[in-house]
Amino acid sequence: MAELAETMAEPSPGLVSTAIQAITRHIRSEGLAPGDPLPSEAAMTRQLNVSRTVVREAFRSLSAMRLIDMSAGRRATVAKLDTGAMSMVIEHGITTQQISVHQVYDVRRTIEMRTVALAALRRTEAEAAAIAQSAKLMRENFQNPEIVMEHDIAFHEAIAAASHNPVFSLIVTAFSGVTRRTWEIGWRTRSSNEDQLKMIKGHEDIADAILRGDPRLAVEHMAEHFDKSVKALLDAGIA
Amino acid sequence: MAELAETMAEPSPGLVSTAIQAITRHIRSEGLAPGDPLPSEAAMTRQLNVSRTVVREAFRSLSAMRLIDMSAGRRATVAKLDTGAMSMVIEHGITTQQISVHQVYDVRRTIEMRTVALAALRRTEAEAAAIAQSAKLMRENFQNPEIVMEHDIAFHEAIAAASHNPVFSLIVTAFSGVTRRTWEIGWRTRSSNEDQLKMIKGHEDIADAILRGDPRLAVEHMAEHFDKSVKALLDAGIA
DNA sequence: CCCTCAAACCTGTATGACAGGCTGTTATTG
DNA sequence: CAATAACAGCCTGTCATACAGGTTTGAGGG
Repeated sequence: MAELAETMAEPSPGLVSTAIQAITRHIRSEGLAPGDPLPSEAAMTRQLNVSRTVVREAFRSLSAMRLIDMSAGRRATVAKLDTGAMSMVIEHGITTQQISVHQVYDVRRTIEMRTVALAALRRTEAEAAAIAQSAKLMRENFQNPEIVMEHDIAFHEAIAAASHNPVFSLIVTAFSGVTRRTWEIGWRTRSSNEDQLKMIKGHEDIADAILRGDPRLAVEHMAEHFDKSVKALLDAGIA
Repeated sequence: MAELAETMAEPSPGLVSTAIQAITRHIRSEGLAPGDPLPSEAAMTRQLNVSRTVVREAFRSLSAMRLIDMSAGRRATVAKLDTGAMSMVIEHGITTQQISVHQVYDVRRTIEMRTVALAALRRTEAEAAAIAQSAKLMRENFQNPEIVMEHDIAFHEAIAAASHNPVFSLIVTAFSGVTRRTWEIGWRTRSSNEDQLKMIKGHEDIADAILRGDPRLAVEHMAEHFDKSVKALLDAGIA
């Protein structure tokens, strides 16, 4: 068996890629669920007939993508869905200037127009309350930009969660890092307190529409919110 | 300096995470672009004052996320934007049943309603031709499901590319793996050749609307296409 | 039956070694 | 002098070994 895998290996990819595939295949073929343990490194080493170095690099790679969880002394376990890898990819695209903040905002707008509608239709009472709470905390701390930002991010992530589609949550959360980098600019561009409070009012309107279960109104407010945000960024010279 | 980094390290995260951060920080602080070389493992080893084992696992992790490219003999280089990591995350979510195919399709629909509109507005002549070509190849090979599928995937990716927003391309491409897994089911569900050809006609209509630069019509056809595809999957019992 | 604790297992990191790929430089040859 | 071939040096890929420290488990004692 070991030899079979060895002879079947493609020319270039290297042993580590093979090991990664073996592990993911194991997860699938065994039907593992989040929290379930994977084979130990030693077991994998024997099974694949490669050194522990190779196996470790494979495990570590999957851990970096947050497909598995590793911690000292314990065996690796299958991980819950996590946005870690996606965030890294987006961040990488931004820092290497392969994608622009503006492009990210266009995607966010597209997605959040949908999440907000779904949230209005599917939200539980608790979710509606959490969304409204984030908006409320934005207002209460409006003189402290950093805190407002964190509640803003929580607000959008809460809406995505209320859409009851984890894929939306995944993507929205992956963009939060970009928001953290650009938020201050957008905030300062709203020069007056009045503008800033108006922006917070926009969030409250969205929360309200979701609470009332009115998707059309929610989408309308969300669109307005994004249009203003993008305009603020453009005014500040962010491409 | 080395000691400074050592004393500043957080308690648990481990040296590898620190090394990963150091590398990404290096990319950012040096303003590296895709193709630019990174420091050698030996250099990183000295700079961070850790073993080569740790540095290698860090490099390998970034390589797994496709943030850098590695190959024997050469130093690692900054990678072009790639969908590898995202695909893995989505696949992982599906195989561990944390997300459903239906949920992925809802996200795809949301995104592609936008990409198709942008494509109609922004496509170059070459892009419009490529999109139409994929549709044409679907028809020409309609008796061979696998080939039709590949052209179907290429069709949707071409539209995303024509949106001129790489983030959309990234996401759409990340979903292609899911499509490969479910496509056959949707195809077989369209029991008659007539249904299958109708579905291909839908693609041609989309391509046509894009060629004519009519976003409204393009969106309309895309919506119809997705609604039918989702219905086919539902009929087949895919949650 | 419960508590304690040590042995067994597991991961995290370090070190040294060697094979093989890549590159630039040098020496050879026409 | 120019083209080319050989080489040396650097780099990554893989392996073997060792040890520190965390986790689990079960045996033994109370």
